[in-house]
Amino acid sequence: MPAATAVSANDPALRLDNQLCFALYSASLAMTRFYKPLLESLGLTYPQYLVLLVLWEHETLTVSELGERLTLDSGTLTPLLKRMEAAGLLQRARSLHDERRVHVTLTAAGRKLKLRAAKVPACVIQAAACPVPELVGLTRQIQSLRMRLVA
Amino acid sequence: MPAATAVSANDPALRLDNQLCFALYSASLAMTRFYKPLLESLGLTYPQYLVLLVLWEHETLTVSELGERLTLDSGTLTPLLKRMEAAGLLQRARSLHDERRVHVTLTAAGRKLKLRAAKVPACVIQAAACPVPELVGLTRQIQSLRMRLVA
DNA sequence: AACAATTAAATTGCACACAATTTAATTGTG
DNA sequence: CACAATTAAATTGTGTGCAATTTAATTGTT
Repeated sequence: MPAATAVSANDPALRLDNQLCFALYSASLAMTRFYKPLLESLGLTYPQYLVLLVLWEHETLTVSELGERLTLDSGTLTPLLKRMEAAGLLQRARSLHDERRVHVTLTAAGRKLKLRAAKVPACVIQAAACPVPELVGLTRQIQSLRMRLVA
Repeated sequence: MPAATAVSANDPALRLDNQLCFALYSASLAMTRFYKPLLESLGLTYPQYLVLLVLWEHETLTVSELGERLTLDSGTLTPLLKRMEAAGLLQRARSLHDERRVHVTLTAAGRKLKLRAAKVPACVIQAAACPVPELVGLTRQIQSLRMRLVA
């Protein structure tokens, strides 16, 4: 008989399919893969699309504010934003009041992309093959989990 | 009055907080961040931990089988497995029957890590601050969503 | 006003993810 | 058996994520 601290040969607590973390990880990768062809036609990567979702709501934000919204830091955002600036989707400019800050602002081209992106969410809903209220409920549950994890 | 195809200034369908994709993305990042300090003490990155979860169940698998299980390809796995081999956690060896295949096998050290990793899942459950049956339910829902996305 | 402490981005270096290609081995077909 | 087609890993190149550090600007304290 094994000691109380021993790990059984097939401890259910360590089985991949029982891991909430892996469910999230693999579903997030699957979601990114699902978006890829849709976003490719817009010339966007998935994180770039997320940046635009934020800017379509706010128009102008600092790098920090954007990072807070997306839970990403400047190490990730700076190069990403530079690529988006090079693509003509946004502009980066030092704040006049506080030159430590960099304001990120949508260009007309970046704003315009919203029209084409508007068709994307329906594709996801269709693929999810599930009533919208259920998707909303799942979204809220996952958001709630995330908040408890970072608390 | 805007045309039927116009996107309203604040189209709820494009709001970041309504995106299931972003809920998954940010929750998965949060989960990875939560695991990081726990896995650091085991000398593992998060994807390396996932590889071990699979190998603790199977002991030996080919790179493809591992990739199928984790939904990762050889482009991701090959360098990752090389690092784990260098760390002494596993061995990579060409199959004798089919030299295209590479068998990945747990070493004694890799097997032994399971004992220390056994404490990890309880930390997640505690952080999730939620009855286990609910966590199981959420895990199943997310798994089910992933399967519909890749169908 | 001087200057240490703090803050915001950027930079550097490492580890994924993944598309596209390459290399090498096996299989299927005539 | 020959040889095209297929398969399995590895490789190459790009784009994230993130820790740690650096640079530059601002704030707080005296």
